[in-house]
Amino acid sequence: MAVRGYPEAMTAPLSPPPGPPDPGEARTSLTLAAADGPEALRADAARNRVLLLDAASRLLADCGAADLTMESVAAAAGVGKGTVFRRFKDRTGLLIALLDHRESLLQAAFLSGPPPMGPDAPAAERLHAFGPAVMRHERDHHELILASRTDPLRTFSVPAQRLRLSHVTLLLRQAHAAGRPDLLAHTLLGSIDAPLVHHLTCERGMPVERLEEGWHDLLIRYGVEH
Amino acid sequence: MAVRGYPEAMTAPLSPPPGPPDPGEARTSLTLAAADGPEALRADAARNRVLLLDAASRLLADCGAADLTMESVAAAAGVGKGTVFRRFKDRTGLLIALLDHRESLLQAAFLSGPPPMGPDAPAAERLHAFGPAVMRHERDHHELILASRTDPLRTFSVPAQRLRLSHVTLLLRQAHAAGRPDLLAHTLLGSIDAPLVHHLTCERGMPVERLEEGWHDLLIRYGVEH
DNA sequence: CACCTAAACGGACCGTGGTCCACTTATGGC
DNA sequence: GCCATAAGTGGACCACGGTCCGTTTAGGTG
Repeated sequence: MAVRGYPEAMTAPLSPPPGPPDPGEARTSLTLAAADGPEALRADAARNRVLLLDAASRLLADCGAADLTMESVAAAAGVGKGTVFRRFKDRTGLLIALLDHRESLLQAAFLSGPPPMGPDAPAAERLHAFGPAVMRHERDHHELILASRTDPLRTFSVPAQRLRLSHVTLLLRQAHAAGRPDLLAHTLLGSIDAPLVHHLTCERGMPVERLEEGWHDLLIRYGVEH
Repeated sequence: MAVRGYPEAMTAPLSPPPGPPDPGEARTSLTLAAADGPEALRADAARNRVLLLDAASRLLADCGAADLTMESVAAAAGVGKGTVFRRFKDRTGLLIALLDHRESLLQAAFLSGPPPMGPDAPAAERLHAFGPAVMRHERDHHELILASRTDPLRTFSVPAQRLRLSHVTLLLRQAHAAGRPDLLAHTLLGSIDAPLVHHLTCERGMPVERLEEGWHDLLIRYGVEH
């Protein structure tokens, strides 16, 4: 499983150097980050990681994802190209890291935020609120998301993706939804997958409301009432 | 919309040079191949197209998709590299053309084959039979399919994909399924999308039967009874 | 058959993702 | 503080996807 020395690219949570040991959230999934921990980068490596993510984020805002080359990121961060690859494995890894970083707000919202998404609401309520929230999030970051989807299988090992999956699966189980929770979770998430939502709304003019209706409808048909 | 002079890559059906004008199937979708027709290649171009597809297919069988380079295909077909790009636009276009070619049997089965998939069965029956058939097909060609999924949005403009979508939408309408047929069609197809099926069966050991159950269950919950 | 034009051709050329390896540096043990 | 060693670094290097443009050719017209 471990790909021989690429600490990043599907482990490191947010920003290692500053901040305390990080309160243990994201522990919903059994296989999420249990295997290897924060991976303790050497001081210089951690510093460079932040420099690189910052530079990439800046370049992304300025030039768009298409023009984000590994060399330009390296240059903007003031490091060598090899360093970028060592840290993030490949271009997709860098994009995923960027994305994971941006996902933290959404994660906070459904892991520990207020109702209806947070843990103080009943499971059914949380499920109904989850879909629209994800769609909003995807809408905000669609460029980055689309750009990070070069390898179709890799999607399933993206930390944020796995967290969503185990979260929905858990809620479905709690809400006593019909059918197999894991399968249904995949179907539900598939119905609001970023490329699909982008295609339907942007390229075919479907209003987002209709997609949200679809989400609620699907839940209800599996016995998850509002 | 038309990308300025790339006839192939999402139009030409199978093999232009031999065979009669092609009985008009694939006309289910209003926007499928209506815009430009068979595109009448010049004789030399048509011959080279076949040479290229043959060469690519051979190389694919021999070396696998990962090692299929545009230059090797060109060399194996005895043409220049530029010719490959002119015909298929890019690597993904070549892979899609290859895939579309291989999809013809499946298409024949659900467009004009015998029951339960073909037009002589009731819509509900056809729908239930469709999912498992698609999964079998995807299983047989998963390497090529996965390799062709580099651009997440492009999937929606692949002819075979569009045909499946309009087919399922039509059947759902005929079977008086609940909800919006187009949205449900996307959800259904998403639940048996090749990367997902591959992930669940090959990487997580889920038996295919369970996925088939999921397909039937989903249909039933939208009122499409066996 | 000669000629004309649009289409097709091919390979030199370029940029970028990704690898490799000789060199540098952080860090923990003594 | 010094050393050993594992980790990190950087840029030369390579291969492949994709573009460009001068040349060739199919095939219609007189």
